[in-house]
Amino acid sequence: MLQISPNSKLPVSPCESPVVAVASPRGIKASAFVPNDLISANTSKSCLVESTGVQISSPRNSAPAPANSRQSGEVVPSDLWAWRKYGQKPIKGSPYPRGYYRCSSSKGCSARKQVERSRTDPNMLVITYTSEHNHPWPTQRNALAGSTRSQPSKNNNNNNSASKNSPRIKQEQKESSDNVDTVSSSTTPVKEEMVEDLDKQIEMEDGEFSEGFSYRPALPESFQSDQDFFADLGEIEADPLNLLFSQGFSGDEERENKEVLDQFSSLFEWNGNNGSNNNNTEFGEAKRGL
DNA sequence: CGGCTTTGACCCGCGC
DNA sequence: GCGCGGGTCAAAGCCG
Repeated sequence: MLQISPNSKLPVSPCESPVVAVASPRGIKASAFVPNDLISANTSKSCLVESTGVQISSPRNSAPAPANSRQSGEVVPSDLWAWRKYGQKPIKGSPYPRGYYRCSSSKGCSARKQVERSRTDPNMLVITYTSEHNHPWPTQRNALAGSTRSQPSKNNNNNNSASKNSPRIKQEQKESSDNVDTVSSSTTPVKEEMVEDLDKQIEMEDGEFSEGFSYRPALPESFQSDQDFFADLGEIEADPLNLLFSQGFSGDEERENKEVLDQFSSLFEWNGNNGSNNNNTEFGEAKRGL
């Protein structure tokens, strides 16, 4: 299902969660569709990531809330790019509005993404990436100036509640005829096979990633090499991701999420020791969210 | 103070 | 040509 367009040149963050860093489609246009109950064989090739806790309302890096993100404080997966919302429109046929985001990591960057909630399943988010980033990964979030409206205190509360009300996200990518890569988010736990497939996919993409652009998240030195990064990702997927996905996030998901995230965090060492402000990293947000 | 979100207005493409 | 729907702009206000 998830296929990276060969013609794609630049990385577009496909997956919107910390794990997102995993595989990224580099399509001119990529979109995410996240069926809730789907995560099945059809999505096995996807970059399926379950992410909870990243607030939509969080200033940057956050996906938009279907509606009134601020008030709703919904959770959405976030990628490593910095996104700035520039518009929102109600979509005909869908009770949920579509949010329009532009990459704020770099001034001239034309990368954009649209985030909307699936009309069929409110728990699913459809993320569509358009255009390309004309700059490398923001190695440090704080490089993106700006405030972190990520309401530390206020949002922490929201994050907790968010885990209940907001959609969990898995992401998959697929290619369409017009260079649209899709990333989906969903609530369903990921199956192992998917992770395996994802590994394969990553291998396939590895070459692409190494050329020109470094599609990499703000991670510690150990991840400075694309190859190392993805190699490590494989391990990560086999471990934390499985944990994440297998946990299911139901019931006492808050605590579980924390635990899982802690493990995940330790893997990446992203929680506080990478020299950058956590508030300025997607990972940081994701972690906070969880 | 700078950057972000919100939101109404405007613009543009498409179908009839 | 007109209406509709989607995408973008830009002013206002919020937040750290």
